[in-house]
Amino acid sequence: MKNQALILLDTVERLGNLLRVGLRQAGVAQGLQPIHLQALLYLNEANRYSNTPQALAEYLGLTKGTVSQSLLLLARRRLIARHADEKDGRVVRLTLTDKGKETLKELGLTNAWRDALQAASPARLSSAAKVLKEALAALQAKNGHRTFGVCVTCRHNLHIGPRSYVCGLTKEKLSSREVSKICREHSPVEENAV
Amino acid sequence: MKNQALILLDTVERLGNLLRVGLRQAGVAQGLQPIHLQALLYLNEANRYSNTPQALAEYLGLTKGTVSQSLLLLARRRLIARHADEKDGRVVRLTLTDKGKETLKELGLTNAWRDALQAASPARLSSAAKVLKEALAALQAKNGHRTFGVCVTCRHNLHIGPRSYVCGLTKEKLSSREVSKICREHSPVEENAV
DNA sequence: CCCATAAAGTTTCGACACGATACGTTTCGT
DNA sequence: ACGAAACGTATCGTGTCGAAACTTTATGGG
Repeated sequence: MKNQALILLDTVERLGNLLRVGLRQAGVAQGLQPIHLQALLYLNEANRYSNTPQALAEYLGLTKGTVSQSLLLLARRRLIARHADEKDGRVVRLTLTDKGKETLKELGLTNAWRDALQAASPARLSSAAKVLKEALAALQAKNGHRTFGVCVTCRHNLHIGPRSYVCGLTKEKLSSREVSKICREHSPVEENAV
Repeated sequence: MKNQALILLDTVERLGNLLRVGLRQAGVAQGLQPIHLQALLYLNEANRYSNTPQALAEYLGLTKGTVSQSLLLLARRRLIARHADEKDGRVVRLTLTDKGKETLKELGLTNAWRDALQAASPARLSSAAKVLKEALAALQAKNGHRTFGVCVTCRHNLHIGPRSYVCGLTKEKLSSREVSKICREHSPVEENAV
């Protein structure tokens, strides 16, 4: 009997491949590579601390030079906009243009997946997601990668009142919309129970 | 509250990315790209109906021309061997050389994953794998992709005696070792229960 | 204040993936 | 025997990717 962990690994790898192929096919109409779509998806979810080339490079696991090239292409196509940061002249802020947001919406990347899991109960999905999140966190910790979670699950996030949040790291107020976005400085809260 | 299916999708995508980055880092020492390692892994598990460039292309979701280039590189490095098929002069049979098998073994690609899931119970792993397999099958069916399963789970496989198998498609006998390998012609048995 | 150091981004280079297309060979159906 | 189909290869253009050199801006001592 084969190890259960290896069976799961195999399935995740094949799903990852299939999703990647799906991204490729989805992007071919616009002349976009999988990495371009992943960048757009990230920037669509990144909060104001995390919308920089460097953060994107860390998220994707690529070097900053490589990412710089892809961003060049996206800017040429007017899918993203680059602005210099006001406080720090070294950093560049990346935002999706309206065209970029529209492109993402048109692609409808999640439809196939939603259909594929239509039959499964929420409880089973939630259970599966939990197992995979553990694996993800363990792999990220082992490789020294950032976790890139949302503020809601971050130990820096302080809930100081009804719909009022403050990031303990930057001491800045966060809107209730912003705390559900992805942050580069995310550090998961400790889980005591297993 | 966000849809459970979308949370799972996000986790699978990020895991897929991480595994891909891991493949890249593992292969950099030998000057191999992720796709090369995936090809080696596939050929290591493919049965005698499925060790061809065309089957590999379908498995990876790439065109045959692209795969042909990667195989050229692998053959140059003496990691695979190519033989003309005896019966059909059009097809090329691909096998791992000893050097190819050794390379795979040295990389130890599954160790990190095994460690990451060390804490999870087999029952939870099995449950998660089941959900993902359903998603995989649904996506493959929708896109007209082959399933590339092992003969044991194939409706063509006939168990005609103790450790004695026959493939109903080719009418050939299969060894008990062979029925646990990946086949291009795999077609899953019908599941009545949902 | 000055200078070393670090950090964020860009640029350039070489190797290679990838799709599209054209092409050659072999097999199969009629 | 002949055309269609299948398998594989070769070529071309675009773009990814890491490595390394470089620019600009910030930071931290003396």
